[in-house]
Amino acid sequence: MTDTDNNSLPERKRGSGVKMVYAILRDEILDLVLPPGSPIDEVQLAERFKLSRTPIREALVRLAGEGLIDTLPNRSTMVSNIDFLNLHTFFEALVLMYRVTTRLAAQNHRPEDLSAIRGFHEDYAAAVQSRDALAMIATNAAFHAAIAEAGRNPYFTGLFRRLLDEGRRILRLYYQSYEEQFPQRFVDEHAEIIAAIEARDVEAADRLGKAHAEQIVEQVQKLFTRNNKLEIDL
Amino acid sequence: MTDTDNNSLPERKRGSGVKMVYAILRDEILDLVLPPGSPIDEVQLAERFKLSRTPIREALVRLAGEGLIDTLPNRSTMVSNIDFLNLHTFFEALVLMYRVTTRLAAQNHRPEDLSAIRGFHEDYAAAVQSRDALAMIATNAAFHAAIAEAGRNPYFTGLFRRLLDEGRRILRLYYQSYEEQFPQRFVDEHAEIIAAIEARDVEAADRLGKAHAEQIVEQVQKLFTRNNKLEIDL
DNA sequence: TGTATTTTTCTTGTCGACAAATAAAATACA
DNA sequence: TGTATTTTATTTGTCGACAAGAAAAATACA
Repeated sequence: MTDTDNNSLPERKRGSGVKMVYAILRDEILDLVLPPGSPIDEVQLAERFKLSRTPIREALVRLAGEGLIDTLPNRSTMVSNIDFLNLHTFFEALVLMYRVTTRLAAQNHRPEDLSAIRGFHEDYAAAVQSRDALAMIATNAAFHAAIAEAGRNPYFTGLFRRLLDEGRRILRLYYQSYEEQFPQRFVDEHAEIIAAIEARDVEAADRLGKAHAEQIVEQVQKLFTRNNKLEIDL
Repeated sequence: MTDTDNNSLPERKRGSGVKMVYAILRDEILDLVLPPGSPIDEVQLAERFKLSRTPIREALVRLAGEGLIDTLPNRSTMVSNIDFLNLHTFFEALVLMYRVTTRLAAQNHRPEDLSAIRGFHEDYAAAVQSRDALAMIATNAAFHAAIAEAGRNPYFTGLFRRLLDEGRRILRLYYQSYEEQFPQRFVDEHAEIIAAIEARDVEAADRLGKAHAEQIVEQVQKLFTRNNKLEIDL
């Protein structure tokens, strides 16, 4: 965990350091390369990225702002835990944002939005075909983020992106233990959603978005209860 | 603007500097002491707070994370502008969050929440009585934030707080040019909302929250169009 | 006089070092 | 041997300084 990618170019532009550290750390957290509770050591990161502690620190402040890491004053910093006890609040917010963003996309999308959405739709279908669970997680999130962007409400897309990030962590946690997969059904639902958006059928988009979200939540909850049962059985 | 409060104690605890700078700057931005577009100079702030640039910088990174300031790479930093062209997206999100948080409060509140809510309700009524517009803005936001907390969904409360902050800026902008006031009607509506929450009447809470939000949005919009007309007339 | 190029100025981004705060280790004492 | 106290070690928070980038000013040139 100490020396994974030291082969990065020693030539870096001024100001790119923070962004790079932020992006890499963010991905490692969301992909559970850094699992919840992992200690974050500034000095270690400074050595790894060959930077001083200052830009590392700035990246950490940003991550803390998004709730991805927790900082104990004067003491350690660690990757924030997933609050399993309050998962229902996460699902609650997720379902509503699925609904709202799909509805707004039907209302406000422009032609160019649809091609972006269709692109991610195809990526997702390909991931399902090849049974690549991690690709499914990523492309599904990208698909819905694109729909949210087409809805053109930055307040909603902001919250939704955060929820999708957190979902990426939760799903990854699950899929690393069990080789489950999203069913073909989700691909079909995505196609229906696209059709509703294109037809500017606001009510249908709302309904489909809600149903789709509830499907996903239900599946995740099913997987989790099974997961917990197995853990208890050990 | 250079030497407003230099009379702060020279004794500061380690780590309190960032929080202090963050809190003060945040308030100054939301109260329009620092209007949109104001340049933010790190060196100047460092002198003002008698700190080095490092903690100032950390506070600024946080503020940027919340969208309160905009940073041009390698160049200036300034208080973020209010996007008047897309105010409707703001109102859209605000109304939905009013609804959702009020609904959830009716569902999930605990006895101790109600006393907090009632406290802010009385503060608001007092502000209306004394025709103190700025106090109305602040206490109204606090009232609804308390309701959101009672709803116990951190994702919603997070977004809602940001919206209330932005609303504080918008209203302040308005109320500094015209001595308008929130009508007594809002006090009554607040009382109705409290009653619905206490009775755990979820549907009524939802309906009242929505209606209340729309009232506020309508009033603000009315004020703005009048404002704009006057400006055009000049 | 107007435009292109160089120089200067000013602000930011990064660095290495030091001091405070806390935890861990070591010592004293019963 | 077990607890309280001191000492050491480790990590964070802050500092002052320096260099890179970009705008503004100054200069050269037509």
